[in-house]
Amino acid sequence: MSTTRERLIHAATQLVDEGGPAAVTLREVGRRADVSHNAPYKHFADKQDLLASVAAAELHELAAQLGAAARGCDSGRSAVEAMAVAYLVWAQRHPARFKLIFGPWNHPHDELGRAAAAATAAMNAPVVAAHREGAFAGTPQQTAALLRALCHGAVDLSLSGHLRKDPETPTPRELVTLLVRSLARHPT
Amino acid sequence: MSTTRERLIHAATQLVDEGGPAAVTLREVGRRADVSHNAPYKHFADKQDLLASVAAAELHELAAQLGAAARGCDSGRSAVEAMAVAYLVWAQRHPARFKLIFGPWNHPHDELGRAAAAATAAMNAPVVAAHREGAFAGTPQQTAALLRALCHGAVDLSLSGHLRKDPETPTPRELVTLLVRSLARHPT
DNA sequence: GTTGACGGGTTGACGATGTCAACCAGTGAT
DNA sequence: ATCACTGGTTGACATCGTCAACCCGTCAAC
Repeated sequence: MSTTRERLIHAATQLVDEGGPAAVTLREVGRRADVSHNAPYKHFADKQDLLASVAAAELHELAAQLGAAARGCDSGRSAVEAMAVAYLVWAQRHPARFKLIFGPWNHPHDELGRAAAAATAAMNAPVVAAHREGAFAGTPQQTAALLRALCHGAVDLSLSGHLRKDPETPTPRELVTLLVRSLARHPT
Repeated sequence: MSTTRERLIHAATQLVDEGGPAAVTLREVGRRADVSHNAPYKHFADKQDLLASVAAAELHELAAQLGAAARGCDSGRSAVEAMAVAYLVWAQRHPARFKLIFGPWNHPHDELGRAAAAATAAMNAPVVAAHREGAFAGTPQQTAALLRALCHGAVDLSLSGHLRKDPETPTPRELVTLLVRSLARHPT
């Protein structure tokens, strides 16, 4: 058993996967949730609000995945790398959701804001732990921001096709390894 | 004097700036270019095609800016940093165009593809020059990809509001400096 | 010099979409 | 018994992307 609201979000997520945010139509969402074309308005202010809720839910899911990946490792430094790789894997598995989450949000949405903060926190935790072990130089904030920006940029460029495909150009995965190695206090 | 096609692209660019790709309506584009609501179809296959042409034009503009910034410096390493900063400045000045360029392009568009290749080439040139001076370790492709992914990710996260705003978190600008310093063969 | 293809413009129509307004059934508190 | 509220419905409306048909100036071919 599931609430109508959950079914609406699920249907919208499906549609995002099928063709990006533009392919999400409130009427089709209603159809797939077995309600009328106006039922979504009983749960969301408008289409943007529905999409923002989808993005927030996915962001929480992402945060959970990142936490699980980091928990599977012992050493602080390998946990950081595992978490970064989990980010890449998730983004490449759900490209449309990724683009949605980091798409243009003109009006701030506080549910989405909270979810974004949670995801950021999940990404920062292993970095802070690794710093406590003395694995990296500089401040934890610097390492965390560098890693986050690199992961995000690599996968976004890759998804948009702006990363060259010749074998000389590193893959996102390789970029993460290069960065971690370059930031480590004791390079190997 | 300007061709109708140019006026259409200009009007569309304006609309992108005003409210993202979703705010671009073919009818309003026609209105602003003083033509009928169907005139755009004489110059572009459909709305996607028009938006892709806008993105391609902006990508060429970006490439020009990057080239100019790099040419203003003598040392290879400072040229690399100047170019990266020019990327950040441009993206923050035109956030909507930035999001458009790296948005979801479902169907490949060859004019856009060529423009993307040109922009990538413009970003790579100073890096290759700096490597020739021995400024960085590793291969030029690695340095270029790292820098490009970091710049892109930093500014994209910043625009989407996913970069925390407390003073401990580095700005995109600071991230570039950190990365360049970390990759340099002779850290200062 | 007529013809005819063609590039670039127009108007009008069509279906789909986001959103609003009005209405309706059940539920729980007063 | 009444009333407000929640969550659902149907119907309407303006707007959008797109298609089809038409129109006119230009220019090459005959």
